[in-house]
Amino acid sequence: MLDSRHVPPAQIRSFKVFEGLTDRQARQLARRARTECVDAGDLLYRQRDVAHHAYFCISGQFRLFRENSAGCEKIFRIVDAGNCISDPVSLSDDRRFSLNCAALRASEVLLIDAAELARVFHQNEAVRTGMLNELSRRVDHLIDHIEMLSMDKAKYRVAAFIFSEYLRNERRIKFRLSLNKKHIASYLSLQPETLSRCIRWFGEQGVTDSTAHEVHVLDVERLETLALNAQALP
Amino acid sequence: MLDSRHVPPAQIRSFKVFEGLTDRQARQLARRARTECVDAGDLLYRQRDVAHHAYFCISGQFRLFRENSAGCEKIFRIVDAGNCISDPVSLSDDRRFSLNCAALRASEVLLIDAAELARVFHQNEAVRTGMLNELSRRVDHLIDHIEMLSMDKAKYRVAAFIFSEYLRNERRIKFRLSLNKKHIASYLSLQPETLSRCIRWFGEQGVTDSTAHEVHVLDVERLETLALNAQALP
DNA sequence: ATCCGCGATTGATCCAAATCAATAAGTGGC
DNA sequence: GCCACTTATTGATTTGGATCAATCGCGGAT
Repeated sequence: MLDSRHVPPAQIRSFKVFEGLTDRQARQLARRARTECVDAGDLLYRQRDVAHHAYFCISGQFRLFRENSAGCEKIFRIVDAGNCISDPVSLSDDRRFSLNCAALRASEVLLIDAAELARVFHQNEAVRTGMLNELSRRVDHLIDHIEMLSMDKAKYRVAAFIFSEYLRNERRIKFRLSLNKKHIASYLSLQPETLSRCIRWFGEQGVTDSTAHEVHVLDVERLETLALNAQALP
Repeated sequence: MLDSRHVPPAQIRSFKVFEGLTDRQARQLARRARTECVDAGDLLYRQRDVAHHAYFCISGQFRLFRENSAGCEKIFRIVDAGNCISDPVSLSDDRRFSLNCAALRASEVLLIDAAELARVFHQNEAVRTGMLNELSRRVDHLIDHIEMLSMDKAKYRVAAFIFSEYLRNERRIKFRLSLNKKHIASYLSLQPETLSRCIRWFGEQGVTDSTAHEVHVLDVERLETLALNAQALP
């Protein structure tokens, strides 16, 4: 954590949940907020730490994860610039983080004081609606993740991931993966070897053509069919 | 859906989120609320239905689930008496359910009008705190579920489930399972055969002694070790 | 440039859970 | 009470992914 700066209210407003803040409220939050720069790999907070702040991603990318008893990690969520990082949109002052958070690359974060946030939550209707919606979206996303893990076939999971990346890139058929393969594997709860083999299989099948970090989708329809798990294996 | 009755405000207050309601607010909610009785197996609502109401379980038990493209279901959550059922603690009027909901046995539900609930959410600090906490708990639970699914070994999952049932029963070493095995298997994303074999294995190992629906925990410590996945297989 | 170390790929093998199949034990309806 | 149907158990077999092992390739450090 180097380089902690003072925060202009406008920066706080740049996050969707805070759009509806009054000038006064934005200034109030800003007074006890700060930004921090972190290097790739830095740990932002740990599971079970008391959540004194809510964290927002100004730039860069983070992974939220847990480690199992064997010491290997499972990624639950990836957060990109412009989004809220911290899991408990914390109100009560003893809430703790459910996940570990680490930077995937050099990043900048905004820290909002938890008690201030709670105050604003009660003061501002737009903010509390926004926070509840954010949490609801979080729930939906987790449900989708569980559904993904419950469909056994690795190829389906990988197809679903590549398809979602394809959508994130406005349906351009050529794009870079937002993560390295090791982390994709963790997110999909697969071993890197299995991921590698699936991607090769897509190549052999003419579904995609992948180089190191570039993916070229050759057969969008087939990819989507596989992603939707419509019994479409060979 | 038979037998729709009028709701006394006290019944609404019996749910934790609504404890803090003023008399006036409770009456206001009650005016547009109703209760309904459903039979075992009845579908309460479907995934993607618009959520006009929030549902609360007065008595009985529900399962929240999705069906995959092959038509077989995955249970995400079980709801017992006294708890909120519906997934989106819905504020915006076009929110939809993320999961299907069906009664596991004859049950009674309380329906709260979504628009009224949104109004109360903004009016009453205790209610909105309660709703946010409920949602946070929901998120934590889903994260735990994902962690459970990510630990590969079936025996660990089953041990974790039995151990959690043991805790639910105030650490009594003899208790009835709250679900039949088919549903437990679905909840754990396992095949019933696999669940059956795991339970038999626990028996052979002297960890538990199980009859049809009764479980008798013989070695609490070993069960807990397995549940925590501490590399404790044979 | 060279070395080091990690990420990625590929191959060979193993193993746990899914699947297929059959039977047994409940459960509810008439 | 008996039949039909669902749930549960057990066995045999298959299979997909994990694991083990080796190599390659690339980026960063020196």
